[in-house]
Amino acid sequence: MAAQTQPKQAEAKLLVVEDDANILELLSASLRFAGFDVSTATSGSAAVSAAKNSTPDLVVLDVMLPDLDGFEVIRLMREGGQRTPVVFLTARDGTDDKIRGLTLGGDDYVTKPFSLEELTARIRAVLRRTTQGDEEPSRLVFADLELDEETHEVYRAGQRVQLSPTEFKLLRYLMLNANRVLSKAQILDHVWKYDFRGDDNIVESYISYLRRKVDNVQPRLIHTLRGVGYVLRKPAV
Amino acid sequence: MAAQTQPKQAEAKLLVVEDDANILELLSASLRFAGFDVSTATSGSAAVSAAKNSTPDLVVLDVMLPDLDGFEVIRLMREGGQRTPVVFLTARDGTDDKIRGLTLGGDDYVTKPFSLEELTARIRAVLRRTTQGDEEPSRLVFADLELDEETHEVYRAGQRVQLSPTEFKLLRYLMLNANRVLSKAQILDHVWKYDFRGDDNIVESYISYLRRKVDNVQPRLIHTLRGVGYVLRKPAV
DNA sequence: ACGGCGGCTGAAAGTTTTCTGAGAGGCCGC
DNA sequence: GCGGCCTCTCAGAAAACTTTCAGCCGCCGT
Repeated sequence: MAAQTQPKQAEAKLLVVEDDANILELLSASLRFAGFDVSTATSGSAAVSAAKNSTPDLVVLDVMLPDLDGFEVIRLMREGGQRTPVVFLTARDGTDDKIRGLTLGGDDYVTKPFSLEELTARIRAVLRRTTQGDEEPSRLVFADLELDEETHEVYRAGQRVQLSPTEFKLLRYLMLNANRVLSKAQILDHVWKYDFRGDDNIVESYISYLRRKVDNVQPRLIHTLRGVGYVLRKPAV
Repeated sequence: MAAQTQPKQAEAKLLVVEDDANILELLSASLRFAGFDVSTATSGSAAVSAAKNSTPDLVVLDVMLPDLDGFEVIRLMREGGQRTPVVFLTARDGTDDKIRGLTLGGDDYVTKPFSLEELTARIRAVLRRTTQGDEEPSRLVFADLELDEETHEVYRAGQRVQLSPTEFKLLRYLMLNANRVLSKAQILDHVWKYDFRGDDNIVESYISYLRRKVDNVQPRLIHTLRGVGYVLRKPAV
């Protein structure tokens, strides 16, 4: 789906390490769909040997694993001389001592429960930072709409627009999927945390907020397809 | 990340000597990420031969090592004719006689536990002093904000401002990463000592102090990105 | 033209995040 | 040992954001 919009990073090899089968399935399916080359492991030791064999470009790693914990996994991987960047998945309570220092080597972390947009945004950001050479742009552009993933700045027709976190995530998702029709269910699945149990109306609300903030000038870019979903596109000729 | 902001020193070769695996990992990851070319050793003898082979521009050296102590290492290195500058890592009790006089030869030391900003600032300072030719500026400037790393003087709009040590470190970190969004976790990881176990609120407190002291005039430079972090930047156009 | 469904949006309630004043405790210099 | 600065914590207030709800509107099919 997002494959076309992530030209270089799309083919990046990810190793996803997570012992919860549901979450692993969720992650590998959607990351594959996003164009990544995904392999998986469900334990720390499996992860270490998988990393040795497949030399992933980035590891998505649950810190809580049945055997080794995530920090051990990284230690072992790096002892072998690998410098693979990591996005850690951690429990909500940031009081875990070891979480300190996670952002140091260009790595990052995402707390559970997360939204898929959040996770893929972090993955993109870390790959951007750690991939030398070909500079991935952090700026999404569609028509006269611009969104900078690093600085969180959004412009419409050159004007700076302030967005709340959810508005920002929703707009990024629409832009990454420009010209593709997205159902409310899809949007909910990607932009909201995976444990969200509210209904579709919240998507309508946020589309409404976004329209007010970034789609209040001609030409209109956010379109409703009644009974189907929403799409970001330039008006028909 | 900080790579772009350390143009010349960035490529400097460092040899990091430290026997504690956790701290070594912490150091090598973040110094590499800061753009240094890092090699490591975990014992004094290994350090001596590593220094012979790789001729680093600077050595980061734990004084307390399993075999030789740091001073021995340096003595052996220098017997071989090398005049590599050193930043020592020492235990808290600065009463150790040998530490006296360390700063005489252009070297310096940092006591454990340290913050990464503290260490990288010392490394920058020593490199600045010992690298002839291309003068690294010790003065950071952003808009009408100026910070001198050597004299610890800070000016906003030409006015001298007094900052406490932590305020100074925080501001320097923000300035070194101007226009880059920094999460509270990142700030904590870089500005606070690695054994700090408090929570994010302390970052908010210090941002508040800084705002009062250096950001109480227009235009505001320290901005909050709700749910994301802080950024030092000039207001939107 | 009518009724019904889907969508839009204002408003209110609920929640989270950030800001900041106050104060405890530690360290340092005198 | 005292006073002053500094760091860190706590808690309340303020602000921002999220979610829900309900009424309205307009499209669509009959």
